Amino acid sequence: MRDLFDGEAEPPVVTMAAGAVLLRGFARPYEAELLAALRDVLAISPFRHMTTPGGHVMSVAMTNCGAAGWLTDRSGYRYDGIDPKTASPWPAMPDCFAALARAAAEAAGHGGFQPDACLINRYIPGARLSLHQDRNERDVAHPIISVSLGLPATFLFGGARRYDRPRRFALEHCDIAAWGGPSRLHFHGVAELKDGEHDMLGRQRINLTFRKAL
DNA sequence: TAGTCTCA
DNA sequence: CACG
Repeated sequence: MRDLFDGEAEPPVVTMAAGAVLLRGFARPYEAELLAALRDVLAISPFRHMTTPGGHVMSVAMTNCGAAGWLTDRSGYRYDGIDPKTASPWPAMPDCFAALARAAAEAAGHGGFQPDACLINRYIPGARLSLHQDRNERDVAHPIISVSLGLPATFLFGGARRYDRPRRFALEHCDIAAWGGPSRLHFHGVAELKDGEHDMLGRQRINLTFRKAL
């Protein structure tokens, strides 16, 4: 008796922690739709480098779609329905974004997920996201779904306390990380992006992070 | 409350 | 030099 994924092949589902999994290649069937929808979103609310409350400009460029968008500036971290750059609502969440997030959450054991916020992060080589918790959402009972596109990256997934040493996971184009339940508030981040060239996206990595913020 | 920051 |  041999299963499909023995030998050299890697399993499609990797456990990172209790309630946290990596779904390898899960977004592949949505790839073309996702990229087309992303272009439309960026035409309305383009990427910009936000400033942290401490006054540092983030190396990762961000934008959002959906009813709520995550922001940081001198006055703090928060969700807002209005893009401060355009003074208009964030673009609507494309149907294929919501459908993918829902399917991934289901596959990860978090059924009934209905995201109202999608934070879109662009990493160019050298960009990173230091260890942090996602804790600006009203109800932390909802999971976080994170879709990787473009250049590969190293995901750092730690524990409930900042000083819990993070484990490192390779994230590739169309991989999805999903966490909730006991690991919902775990510290996580992305190591400095190494240089490279992706066939479809060039010298960048784009991450879609779905949340139910409201 | 500080905080997804930087540097040693 | 890369990494933690």
